[in-house]
Amino acid sequence: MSEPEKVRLRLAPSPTGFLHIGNLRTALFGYLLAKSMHGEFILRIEDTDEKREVEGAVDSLLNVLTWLGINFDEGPHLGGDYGPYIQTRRLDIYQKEIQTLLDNRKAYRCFCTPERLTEMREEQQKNKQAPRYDRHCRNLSEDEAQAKIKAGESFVIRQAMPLDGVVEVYDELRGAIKFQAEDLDDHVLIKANGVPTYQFASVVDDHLMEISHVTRGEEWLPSFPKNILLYQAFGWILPKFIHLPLILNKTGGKLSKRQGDVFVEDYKTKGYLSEALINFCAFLGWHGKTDQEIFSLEELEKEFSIAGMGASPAVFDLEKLNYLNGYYIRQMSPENLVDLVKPYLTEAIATAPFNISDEYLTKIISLEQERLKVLGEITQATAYFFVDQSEYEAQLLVWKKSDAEKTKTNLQTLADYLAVYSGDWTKENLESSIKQLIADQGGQVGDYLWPMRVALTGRQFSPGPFEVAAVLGKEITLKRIKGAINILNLESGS
RNA sequence: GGCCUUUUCGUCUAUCGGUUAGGACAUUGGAUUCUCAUUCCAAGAAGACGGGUUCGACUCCCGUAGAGGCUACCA
Repeated sequence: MSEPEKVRLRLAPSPTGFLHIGNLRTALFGYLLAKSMHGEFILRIEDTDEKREVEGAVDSLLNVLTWLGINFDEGPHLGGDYGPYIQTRRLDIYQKEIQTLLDNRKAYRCFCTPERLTEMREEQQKNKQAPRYDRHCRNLSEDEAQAKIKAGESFVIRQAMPLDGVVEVYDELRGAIKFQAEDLDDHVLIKANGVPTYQFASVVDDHLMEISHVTRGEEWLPSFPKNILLYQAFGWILPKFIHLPLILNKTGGKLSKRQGDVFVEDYKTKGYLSEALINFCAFLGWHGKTDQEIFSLEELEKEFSIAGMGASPAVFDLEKLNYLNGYYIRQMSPENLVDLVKPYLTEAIATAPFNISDEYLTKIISLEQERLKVLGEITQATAYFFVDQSEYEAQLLVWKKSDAEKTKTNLQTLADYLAVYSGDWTKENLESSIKQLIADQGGQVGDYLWPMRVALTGRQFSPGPFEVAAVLGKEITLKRIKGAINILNLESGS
């Protein structure tokens, strides 16, 4: 009787700080796997280490994931049939479950003091042995243990590993992995304060919450056999395990704060789009069946699969993220882009010497759209649209194949022409008539357009002169061209 | 040190024993062009190494090397 298995995956973060790029990938893959199999995605908070807990971490995690479009079906904020979803609220559950293990001798109380343990480890290291618990308390009888408890001795509960044999585990990405039982440490399941360790709590919760596919980082591979042994000690059915490969930095090392931005929040504030981040992270260890590399979240929810995942670590390549971000910015409608970009211009708008209309804003943002890699660049890129006259070196006005004298005359010709220009002040009209003017003058196009553009923008790189002039309007355009002539006059005069 | 994972262009990757080893980013060159960007075209660029298995290996096996992870009463 093989009824279709319920698919349930979970994200189980520790509330120890902001969402890291690595965590995002874990979250994304879990979410996509769940959705692609029409399953549920659950949030469970693993807060069994009070020392490392950071206040507000859960809220900020939820904020970022919501922004990215990664949503849960159950969790501490939503409730559900498998709660509580915060481990420190489940302590009675762990106490109850550990008793089973104690009863069938798969776990035992250890009364060794931390001092003895460190001493033991130092000794082992000195003798070039693998540091491991020496199982000093493993054979304590129940009576002996009870006596020590009565005497007020504190204890932890350790998992009793098999003394010999092979433990074979199965990872969906790597296949079978064999471990020698004798290499396994009797690690701590319940700490002296009665709180479980990750190793115990996650197994118990994954089982009780009926998780079908456990996704977690590759760093858990070494403790994988211990987890499997725990399932077996309980007689529980194993979920599928998917250990996600790590994400490395440019130099092949661990992603860290020193190498640049690792927090998703940082990317968000710089102006990376959730679409780009999602698309980018999805390809860190996954590939679709075709050569398609642009995927929306919705498409990924359909296409994602374990079969497309790899097992080797991936390097985080900012260049590719930038490309994708630019790509998604270019795809965006002007209205949407304005909404997203406005926060980066609030100061410019507030300090501008004239009123900035929404129409004007939309126009200048559209001009920069194809140049933007991250939204935050808009502030610098459009600065000249928010001032009366932009500042620049006189030399910048001179085209590479020209000189100051010619530049001055050409600008004057343009100024004279535009002053009496009577056509519609649009990009198209300006372009055709000014190009005609240049042809009539018999000059080189660049000798007119370069200085005109610099006069209007004050920048080495910018959109073209006609489109900028069209947005700026006749009055300001003329003012800036005349201003440029002035600057050249001052230069030659001094 | 021990254990585990991993290894195709600079980067992300495709290939599920037989391909001129494909795509994308990046790079270089070109077209468009006043600049930058966009767009388009083109080029260069890879199976870590050594053994097997096989008619045939990037693909399977073994070894070596590199890289990474774990080795806590942290996750």
